[in-house]
Amino acid sequence: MQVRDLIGERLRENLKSSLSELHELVARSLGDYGQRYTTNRRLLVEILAAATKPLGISEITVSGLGSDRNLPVSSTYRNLAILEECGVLRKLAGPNEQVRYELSEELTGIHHHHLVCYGCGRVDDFSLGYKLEKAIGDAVRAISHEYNFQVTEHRVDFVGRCIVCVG
Amino acid sequence: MQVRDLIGERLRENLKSSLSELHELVARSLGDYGQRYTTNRRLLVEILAAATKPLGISEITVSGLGSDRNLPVSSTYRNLAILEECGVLRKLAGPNEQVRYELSEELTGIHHHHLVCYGCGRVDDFSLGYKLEKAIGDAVRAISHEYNFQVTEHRVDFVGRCIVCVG
DNA sequence: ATAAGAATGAGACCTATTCTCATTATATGG
DNA sequence: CCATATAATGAGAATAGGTCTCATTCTTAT
Repeated sequence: MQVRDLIGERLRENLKSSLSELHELVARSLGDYGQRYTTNRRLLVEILAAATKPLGISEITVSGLGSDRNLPVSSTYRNLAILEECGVLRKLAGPNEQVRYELSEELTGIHHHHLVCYGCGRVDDFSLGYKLEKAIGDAVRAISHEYNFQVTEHRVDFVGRCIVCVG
Repeated sequence: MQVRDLIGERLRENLKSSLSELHELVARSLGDYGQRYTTNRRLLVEILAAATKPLGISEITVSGLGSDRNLPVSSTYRNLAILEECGVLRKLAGPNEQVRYELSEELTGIHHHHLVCYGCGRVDDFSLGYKLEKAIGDAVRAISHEYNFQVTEHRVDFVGRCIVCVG
């Protein structure tokens, strides 16, 4: 695969040395909302932490348990929603209306954006340079003021076709 | 409503004086794909041209015909998809996974971005300054090259809460 | 006008997500 | 530790947004 995911790899390495730290952060986030950090939820967090890109529901449930059993659908939906509410995960919509989840930036500390392929629906991470991020931050403040809108997050997605789909 | 939509208004005024021009452009786009520009499709285009923001399916079908009758669901979906394929419309996903459509920028000539409210799901248009757009354009080119990805479109959405939902 | 092909729209169908509820796990106080 | 209360689980039913089918209607070209 030519489209590499450097950020994802960095994150993965980071996490390898600090999975327990991640779990601790998540546990605290959940605790703030009176939620428990159960086996299932830990599993979801680990799956998403190991991924180098936002994952769709089916990718999550299938990869979840051993080779035969899948994660139960209803619990997965429920837990993903709860984890999102507690600020642990972020939900995003790819093309094809496929819903995807990733660890929140608040948790990973790695601000990034998405490359969305309209051909295959693949979504990858990338990051912008410091200057551009700063300029966007300024714009956020201006717009926030001008439109009387409290901006909590900005999304910059580049949409197009990955090298596989371009042919 | 405090959150005004200046772009939408500008567009609307523009269109008032040139609806026929718009229809001509759409007809040509459809023609290129061997599609007809039927009454139904004209209606969809006019609904979206009159809107000051991307519309969800239900908003489209309900506003479509007289006070009693709604636009038929199946035809609406089909036609929206066709209009999108022909480059007349752009489909985007708000929060709540609600799908929304707007006239393509290629058609309106007005490049803009979106303010997405997580409270009520409302989506409004806004535009960035020239300098920032240029910087983003540069980034697109760099990323395109670095990731071997053909970027055809960039999306900059600011997500948060509108003044109504902030309370 | 007529024939050929598109578009239409009602409703069946499909599928992703949510809901329900009986069961199981977890935490806490005695 | 046990008992109890409460939360989480997961199988399957229910729902809803979206797609498909097909008989009918509209277009377009001859």
